[in-house]
Amino acid sequence: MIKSDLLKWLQENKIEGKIEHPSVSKFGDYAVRTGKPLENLSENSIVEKIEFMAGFSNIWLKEKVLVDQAKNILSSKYNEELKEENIGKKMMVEFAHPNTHKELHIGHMRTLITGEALARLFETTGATAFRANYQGDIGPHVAKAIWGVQKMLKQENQTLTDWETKANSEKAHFLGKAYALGCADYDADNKDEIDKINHNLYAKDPDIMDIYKITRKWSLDYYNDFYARFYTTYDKLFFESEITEDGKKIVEANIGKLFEKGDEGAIIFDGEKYGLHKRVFITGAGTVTYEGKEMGLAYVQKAQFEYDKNIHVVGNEQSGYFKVVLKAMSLLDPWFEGRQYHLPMGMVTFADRKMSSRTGDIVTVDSILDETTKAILPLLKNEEMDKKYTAEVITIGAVKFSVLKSDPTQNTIFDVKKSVDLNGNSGPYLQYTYARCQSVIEKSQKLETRNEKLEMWNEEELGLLRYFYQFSEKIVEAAERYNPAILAEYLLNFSRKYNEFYGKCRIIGEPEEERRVFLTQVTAKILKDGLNILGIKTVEKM
RNA sequence: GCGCCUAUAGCUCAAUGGAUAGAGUAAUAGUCUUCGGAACUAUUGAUGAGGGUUCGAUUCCCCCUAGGCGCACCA
Repeated sequence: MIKSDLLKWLQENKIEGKIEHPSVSKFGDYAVRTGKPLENLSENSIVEKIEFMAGFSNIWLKEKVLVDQAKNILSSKYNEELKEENIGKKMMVEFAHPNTHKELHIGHMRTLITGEALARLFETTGATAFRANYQGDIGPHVAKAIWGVQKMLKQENQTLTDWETKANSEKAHFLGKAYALGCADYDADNKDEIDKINHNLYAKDPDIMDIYKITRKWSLDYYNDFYARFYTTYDKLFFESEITEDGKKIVEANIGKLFEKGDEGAIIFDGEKYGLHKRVFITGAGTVTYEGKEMGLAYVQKAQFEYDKNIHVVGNEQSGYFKVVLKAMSLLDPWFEGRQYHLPMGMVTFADRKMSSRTGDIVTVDSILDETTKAILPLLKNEEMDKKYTAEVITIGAVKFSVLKSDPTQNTIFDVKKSVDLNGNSGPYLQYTYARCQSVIEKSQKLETRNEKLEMWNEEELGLLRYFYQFSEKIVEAAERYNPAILAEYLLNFSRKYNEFYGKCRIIGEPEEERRVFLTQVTAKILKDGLNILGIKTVEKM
């Protein structure tokens, strides 16, 4: 990358200080706060000139360098350079983790979209990414849902078989309603009966296993549709029910060492010794809590993939939980020390309502996607047969981008009406710019090539050239900071730059046609690759 | 009560201690027989309050206010 070359050169000349992009382009491509003018610099093949002003040494790159960088992008050579950043690293990304027997809501969608983008960022920079999903398929929430299902079937005089042929989303919605009913009944008067279902689930009571297995599969089928729509394929689905015993054994084996007996026979980890708080790992009744299960999960995951880093993409309300559990994990086995990272995802709240899966009052992912598609369809110019595919690509692009354009750790307010912008700071704006580039490229190919030299650029053309080489830098930065928004933001600014250029400079039929088509090709390449890293597809026409 | 997080334009979001705090959206005014108007141009508009550190603070520290989230047998 250009930045590393520059950095190396500055070091050779013993110049200290951070290198940055100036806030305004008239101050050059890079700037270093040197305090005084630079003197006696060695020869350099990439720097055109250096000017000192207001404490900054402003650095301009040679045009040839800018053009070479653009060519690197077009030929995908930049990709090889990027791979050297994290070469050989193994990154586990654990994300989405919806519990079975519940409907998906916007929070799941946010972590799914973010986790997938992170995995792609790691892969682009040379790491191996392992996509993991940890799903709660056992416990009180399942018992409540099963209670609800039984009650609703009885009321409607139906059996599970009657539901078998229905669509996955309908079954999921049915489970969502059943769960809400179970919650209401639990709070009302049926606590003991629902607790008994929970107990029987752990005991694998044959009477309940049928309905459990069938409804569990409904959930998983529904989730698979959802993952596929968002272009995510997991390397491994981990299930709570499968690691419960492991967790229990590990915790019990370490009583007196790491864990201790607390009140009422519970096995706890005393985080207070480390400035944290106490948490229960096995309850007084002998059931393993989420904390205890996490110990089992840790080893199962390690056995699957010996990661350098495991990024837990999980809501920020779990920050306290993770601090304690990750501490316990590193004390249990030093191997885990420094390898576990909780990325605290911001909460999604609503402008106009409270959302709760307990009451069944949720905005489902399906409804958001449907609404978006409805807004997009009338705008499409495609042939009828391509419309469905195009509408889907743009729907997913719009929803994904609206999530990815802001810092994942920040809370956001979600307004269903305004959520999906189709212009301005939006996925469709980027997809539109790409389609526009394709249209220009297609038109120009009908003309003869003029072999025009790539020099003597005008202001608008240079403005674009100065954006191209930053693409790689932004990818690296986004991967390092676990923040896809850095890349998303760049793509937006860059797209605006291209559209500005497009508005001011005609391309087809002008003397500068060849080089302007070249700029258009590079732009298209950056948009396609950049969006792909974010997990968003492009279409040639829309 | 203790702890963590947040507060930037009417709204949704940016800004590794540095140059004139940037975008989108909304509003207003334009571009318009178009190389794709899902676009472009222009105008209006902001750092919650008060201290401190610093040559320099949206950024770091203290305090206050407002909001969100956690804090032992749920996941």
